Amino acid sequence: MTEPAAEAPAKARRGRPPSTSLNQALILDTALAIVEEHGPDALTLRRLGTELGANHTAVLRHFSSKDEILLGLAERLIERAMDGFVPDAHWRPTLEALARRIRSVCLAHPALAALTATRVSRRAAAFQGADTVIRALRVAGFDDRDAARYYRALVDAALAVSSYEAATAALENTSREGDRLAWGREYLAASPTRYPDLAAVAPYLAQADDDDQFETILGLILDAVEARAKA
Amino acid sequence: MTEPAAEAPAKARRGRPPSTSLNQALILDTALAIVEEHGPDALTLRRLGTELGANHTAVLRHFSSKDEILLGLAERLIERAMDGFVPDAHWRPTLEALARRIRSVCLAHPALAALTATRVSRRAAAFQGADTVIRALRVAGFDDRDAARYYRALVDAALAVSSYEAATAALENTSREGDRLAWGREYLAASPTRYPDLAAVAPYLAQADDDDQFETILGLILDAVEARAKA
DNA sequence: ACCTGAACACCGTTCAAGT
DNA sequence: ACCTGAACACCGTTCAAGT
Repeated sequence: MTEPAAEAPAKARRGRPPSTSLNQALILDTALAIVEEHGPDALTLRRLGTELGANHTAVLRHFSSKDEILLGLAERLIERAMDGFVPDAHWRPTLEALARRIRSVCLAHPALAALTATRVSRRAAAFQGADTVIRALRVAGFDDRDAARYYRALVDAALAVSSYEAATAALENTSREGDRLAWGREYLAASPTRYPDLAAVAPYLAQADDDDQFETILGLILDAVEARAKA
Repeated sequence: MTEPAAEAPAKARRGRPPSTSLNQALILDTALAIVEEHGPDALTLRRLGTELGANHTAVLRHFSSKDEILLGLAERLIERAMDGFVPDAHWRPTLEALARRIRSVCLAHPALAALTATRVSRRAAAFQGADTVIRALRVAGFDDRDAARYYRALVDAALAVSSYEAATAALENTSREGDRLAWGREYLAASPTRYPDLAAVAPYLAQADDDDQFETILGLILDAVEARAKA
């Protein structure tokens, strides 16, 4: 049953797969599939092992901890957001498109976004996006100091609002109390004598939709940036 | 040793504490202390039991699940943010003060904010804040529809950015990799040929501070709201 | 009415042992 | 070099039993 051991590490062992079974890319693919299909709480090392057909501790040979896997997933989130992006000729549409891309990725993978959004800014893949935003702001007429300042404000706001929305969406899918419509109903039931202004506009609160809301925030911020650029 | 049992539930049993040992307020106090001292991961039912001098399952007689405890903590977060708040005579300072209060509470209790921010909007305690914001917007001249729209945008943005900031802060305290300064360093090390605009403003990125950044975002949003109010 | 204690079905991580 | 299997020190929740 014993086979002759190769003395030197054979350079091209016929039929030998490049990596025997597990590797980082495969693990991240599988982790992503689990999170998207069964929610963030389903991402456990044991489940990852089962899904990969391996022992649940084998994964720790390729990532030093579960947290490292999360950072790997965060990197994928940025890559997807930036994938194939081409800046517009004008600065404002460029910034709008980037903000919408961040949000799209977060909404497409809410559980992943909720899990990793705060880790995104540290990753190298974010450099490309940072460079694009900063160029747009310099083109708009801001000096280096202000370009840095507004870059941080814009990315932070886009990421914060997107991941907040994603976290809420992920909550609803994960937990059983999926009644986000109650939001509108509760506000409609608020006492008109104690909260007169709230009661007056309550019907409009219920019908506001998330897309409109994101566009409202984005529009407000970019309006102000544009006004300051002109001054 | 046996004492005579009261036949009827005595209305004023001398020396009898109102609730024998555990109650919701005491449990939330203890939970809050644990989160603030040892981080969000330390909040377990077992630890809660130990700290209360009770069995770890006793808590479930007062809250139906751990999630209900989290909702209770979220309610406290709002109460603290609104505590003693008096609206200003003018609408813009009122909105600024409220946004800064939300952020202050999140920064004062980052672990709690990271844990509960997405649950806040559902709670009844938020009604007072909602009413105040909406009144300010109506005073500014918006009709009911726009008041509702901008209320949602403002509160969402303030809560999202504050909890994002808090989540980052909580991460740093909890995990050992507390090198948020690496942020500036990594950007300084970015390739100037591949990322020329990023490299040009990198020195300013490193020195931007969180307070300035929040004020920048707040200022941008309120500038735009004010401009639209005048139109 | 409230609490205990045991049990259940899980976690992430470590480490000696295999091949 | 990579994977396994057992072990360790934890989780939240349920439920019969106590008082």
